[in-house]
Amino acid sequence: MKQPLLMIAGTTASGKTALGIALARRYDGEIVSADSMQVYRGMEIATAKPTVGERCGIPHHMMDFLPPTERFSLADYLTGARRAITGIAHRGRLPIVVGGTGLYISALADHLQLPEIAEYDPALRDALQKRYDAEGGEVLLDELRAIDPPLADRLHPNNRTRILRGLEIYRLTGRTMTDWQIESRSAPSPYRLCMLGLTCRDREKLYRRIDQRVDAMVEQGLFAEAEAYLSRQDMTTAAQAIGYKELAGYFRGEKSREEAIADLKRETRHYAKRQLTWFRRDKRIHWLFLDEWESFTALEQEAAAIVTASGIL
RNA sequence: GCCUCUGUAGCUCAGUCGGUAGAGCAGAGGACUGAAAAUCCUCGUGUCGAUGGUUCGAUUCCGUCCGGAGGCA
Repeated sequence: MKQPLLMIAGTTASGKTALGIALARRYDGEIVSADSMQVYRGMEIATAKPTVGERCGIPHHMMDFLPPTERFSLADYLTGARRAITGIAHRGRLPIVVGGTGLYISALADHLQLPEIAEYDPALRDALQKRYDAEGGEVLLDELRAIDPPLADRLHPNNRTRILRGLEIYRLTGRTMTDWQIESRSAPSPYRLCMLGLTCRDREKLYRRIDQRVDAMVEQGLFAEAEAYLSRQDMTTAAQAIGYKELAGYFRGEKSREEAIADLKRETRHYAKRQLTWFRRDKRIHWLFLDEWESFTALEQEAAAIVTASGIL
């Protein structure tokens, strides 16, 4: 018997969080965040984490549990999110996955199986990075081509991250990325899925919402939060968060406050665009355009209608 | 008022010793399996300020006008 699973994907600043909470109240659900940065404790403003008040008593999982000094990866996410989903189902409630990290959403929806032995090895990665920088992408890509031609054919020599991961996974496991990718899709999905997607039909409107949200973050004290995090040298995955690195130049005296805010807005818009590219190719997603509804209530009712029609409940 | 510089893609600017032009940014599209808020790829026609002149041909040279910046008075 498959488990019902509702997923809400979409671009940043599109109201995923609010819709998730509304649907959780309607269907007696709990939220499972799918966001690579909301997992970190203390990063509140930049990640637009809902406050305790905004959560309306709905339990939120995969959020706010990890110190920013810890690395976090897709594998960690899948382990934690699946455990949370199972727990929610045992309680007889509806798990609602809400988030903008496309890779996490897809991996859950497709029920990917990852090899347990392919853990991150700092020494190996460091060595590969040094070689890439010294010998160049073409050399390393040729090396990858010798062991995993289908992967190499899809990669550009400039794509250091992916080339190195391809080499790394072979060294760690003795099998190629292509092999693992085939195997990752071997398990049948345990879910009855309904996927919703949230964005604006009009790109300009989405960008305006992003600008407004960044302004609101600044009012809430984003600069102070950023300054506290930028001063520490011990962050790994968390250091990638949009909202801190864009302001670094301001604290170093290299740009004005206004320039830093403008940079942050621009980076957030770029991020939204990448999210759209990711989610648009998933044809399972039922899109909701928030600029086509006169009120949040109307949008939420339409979302509920889609959930009902999907028959997962 | 005079002198100098300047006006080229949404923005910042290259450039054409005369044969209708190209970078960065912005923007658009795409890829994506253990860093994914990361990483990477593709896409550049615009009255070359306006108008006369020279020329086979002017965005390029010359004149005038209009806009902008600076200097001298």
